[in-house]
Order: sequence, then structure tokens, then C-alpha cells
Amino acid sequence: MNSKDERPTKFRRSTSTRDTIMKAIIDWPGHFSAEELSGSLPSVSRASVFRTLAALQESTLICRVLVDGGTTRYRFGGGQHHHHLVCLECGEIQDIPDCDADEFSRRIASRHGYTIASHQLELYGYCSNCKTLD
Amino acid sequence: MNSKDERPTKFRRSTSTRDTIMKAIIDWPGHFSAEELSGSLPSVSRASVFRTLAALQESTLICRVLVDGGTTRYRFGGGQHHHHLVCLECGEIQDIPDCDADEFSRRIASRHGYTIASHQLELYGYCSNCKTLD
DNA sequence: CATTAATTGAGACTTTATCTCAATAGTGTA
DNA sequence: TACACTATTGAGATAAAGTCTCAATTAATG
Ligand SMILES: [Zn+2]
Ligand SMILES: [Zn+2]
Ligand SMILES: [Zn+2]
Ligand SMILES: [Zn+2]
Repeated sequence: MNSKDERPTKFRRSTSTRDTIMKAIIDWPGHFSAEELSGSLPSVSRASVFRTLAALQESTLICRVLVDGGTTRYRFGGGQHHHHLVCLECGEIQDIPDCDADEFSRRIASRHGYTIASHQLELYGYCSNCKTLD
Repeated sequence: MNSKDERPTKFRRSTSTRDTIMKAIIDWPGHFSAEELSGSLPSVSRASVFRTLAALQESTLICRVLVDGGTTRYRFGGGQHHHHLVCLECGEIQDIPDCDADEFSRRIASRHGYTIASHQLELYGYCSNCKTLD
């Protein structure tokens, strides 16, 4: 699936509700919570927002960012596998396009007898702005 | 902090409540949810279990495992930084003692102007048992 | 247009976690 | 040991996050 195809396999019909949600996600500046997204779309039910968010995560159209402390935020994923850099001070989230995990994965997989299907990596730290303050 | 010191800096007094919780965590076979831990300790309040769990995560005495799909499980961390291998079929969770993230971290850090403080990596796949079934 | 099944909305419900605050109990000092 | 001080706890209220139900709506197909 490429990033222009806004309909994951799971969806069998295209609907205006989902168009509305997708547009909001793509246009959202930065990251958002499910609740924030839902709140910004009064014409769409909460259930639909959660359903769409869940379905989109199966593709890489949406990525879930695990903010330190356990809160979950989302952002448009652009259709590319990637990881995140989260600033612990200001909360900024940057995408990291490179992924080095494959070789590591293979080594671990053979050592533990696993077949690796996916992985999740998040880096936490301080952005250039925040590390010069305090 | 080493794994024998069962009192993170955040705690200023040692209490029997926390001793009870720590013992349950150390003795727990495998991973558990906050609710399961709390349920197994009727003499300890839920709030104390959550408070202790949160405090212990600041050290590596407890590690939080992010199970695919968003559920959170915990396990005794042994005081060592490590990652996890989660079986998507049976839910088994293995610790991965090696961590290759440092070099990757440094490269990303300089490229994005970040100072990296920590990271989280989880691998998802199928254990040797489950991959032969189905 | 009619049929069929996917999708939706509204709200109840569940799960997970945090908060409040009075009561309890460590810890250091006398 | 007794006292003062304050960290910690318990119980329950509350909040946050996500799921579920089901009748009504709507896309797709012919
Ligand atoms: Zn991303
Ligand atoms: Zn990766
Ligand atoms: Zn672990
Ligand atoms: Zn690591």
C-alpha cells in the first residue's frame, strides 16, 4: 500500500465519514490523541474515530507514538515504516526515517528461535531547543 | 542502582506494604498486568500498587512491556536495561539482554540535534512453539 | 430501483489509571 | 521510650482511554 491509497484493505467501502477523518489526520499539524481528533470532528462519532484509527494502524498510514509515561499519541504515518524521537521537555515528536533494526532482529530471532513480524522503537531525549535551556 | 537494592531513590522510607509488593513482583512467574498484581494482593490497596509500579519504572527494577495492540504488562526487570520479544500468538514474553541501540542512537542524535536520554524497543513475532503450529 | 451487507452514531459499558484526603506508620531526635 | 514530623497508605471518587451493542443509514452491485 502506498501513501496515496487512503483505503486500507480492511475497509470495503469508501465513505464520507472516513474521508473526513483521513483528511483531518493528514492535515493535522504534528501529533494528536484520539480524543483530540475526535473533538475536532463534531460531525463524526467517537466510535468511528477509534475504529478508523485502529484500522489505519494496521497499515503505516497512521503511526502510534508511545510517549514516555504511557500516553498514546498518533500522527500521519506517510506510508513508511519509521521510528520516533520524542522530546521529554516540550513533547515535540520527530520521525526517524532510517531503520537499522533488521540486522538486530535477525540476530535475535535466530538466537531465541523466534520469527520476527514487526518491531517498535522509540527514542526519548531533548531536542536542540530544550537542551540549551534549563 | 543494582538489582539487590529494592528501594528506588524516590522512596524515602521502607514500608511493609512496599516489601509485600516487591516480593510479589520478584516472585511473579513471567509478566503481569497492574490489575493482576493488585488482585493477588488483597491486603494492599490498588493505589499503592499503581504508585509502586510507577516509581519502580524509573529504575530498571520493573519493565513495562508494550504488547502489540496497546495493552501494558509488567515484569521484574532485574535491574538491567533490556528489550522484549513478544509472541503474537501465545503472548509469551522473553527478555533480550543485548542492546545494540547505542550506536544507532548516537547517529540519530547528531543528525536530529537531539540528546538521547533513553529508548524503548520491542520485537513482535512468533515463538518456536507457535510458528510451527497453524 | 431493490437487495445486501458494510458502516455509522449514540450511548452504555469496561478497563486502566489518577486523585483526594483523612488515617496510619516510618524515622530521627530528645 | 516518647514526640514530632512527614512520607506513605487505604478507600473510594473520579478521570482517561478504549470497546461494544444494535438499530438506522448508506455504499455497492446488478
Ligand atoms: Zn511517525
Ligand atoms: Zn524499524
Ligand atoms: Zn523485561
Ligand atoms: Zn536498549
